[in-house]
Amino acid sequence: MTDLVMSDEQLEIVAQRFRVLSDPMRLKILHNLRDGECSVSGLVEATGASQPNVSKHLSILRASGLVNRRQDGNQAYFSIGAPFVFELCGIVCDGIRKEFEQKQSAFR
Amino acid sequence: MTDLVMSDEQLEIVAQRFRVLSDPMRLKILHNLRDGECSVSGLVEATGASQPNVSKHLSILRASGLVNRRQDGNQAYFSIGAPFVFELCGIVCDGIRKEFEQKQSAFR
DNA sequence: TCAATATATAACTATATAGTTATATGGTCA
DNA sequence: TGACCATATAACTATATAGTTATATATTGA
Repeated sequence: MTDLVMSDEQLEIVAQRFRVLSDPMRLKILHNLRDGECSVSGLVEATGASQPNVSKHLSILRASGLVNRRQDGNQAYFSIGAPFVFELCGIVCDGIRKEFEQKQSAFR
Repeated sequence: MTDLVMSDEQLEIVAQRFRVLSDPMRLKILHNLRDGECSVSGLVEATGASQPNVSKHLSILRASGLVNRRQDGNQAYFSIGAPFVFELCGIVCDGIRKEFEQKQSAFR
């Protein structure tokens, strides 16, 4: 998007990245990893989702480099792989807040 | 995501915003609006998509405040409503580039 | 080696949604 | 008003994907 023109292939890749972030459970997992790495079972408990569901989301997050995996004995520990996700979320949240404020001020 | 804790409802809203950006045709439309406002028919020509398809994407973009609509006579002109989308795309593109570089350097 | 635990994967179902075709709406100009 | 244009919407189809259940893989410790 910094470029003057983007190919369909580039657009597809960027859209794909946004798609990874377009699921509330994946955002929840990322949010939980904010404090530091966490095991799969830890994330299962923190999110309330099923273990296979968490594992699936983690593999999707990992495939796009958003989380890293570290194995220690029996357990797999995941951590944030691309801190810019929080920057993205922050920008989106600001946008949402501004929008709400605008709609709110329409009633004043 | 700036907050310490996010409710499921907040996560849902943020995910929804990312979802709007997770389609290549919508990104293409936004990219085309970067130079300034454009009519629906102009976007149809620029993107190569069908008119109903473009209209549908525009209504989705508009519903989340990413584009504005202005009617002039027969035509509807759309423009960027939230410039931060380009910031988002820039961050994502940077992330993609870095990832490619890392993978590339693994072969050196 | 065997049982127990943690994680990953496969197969399936249900739902969301992108794109199509057909049609409706609304503005312009004769 | 009526023909014409631009845009929006409805109904439908095809595909992608989130979540489930069942099972496989892999590591630990007896």
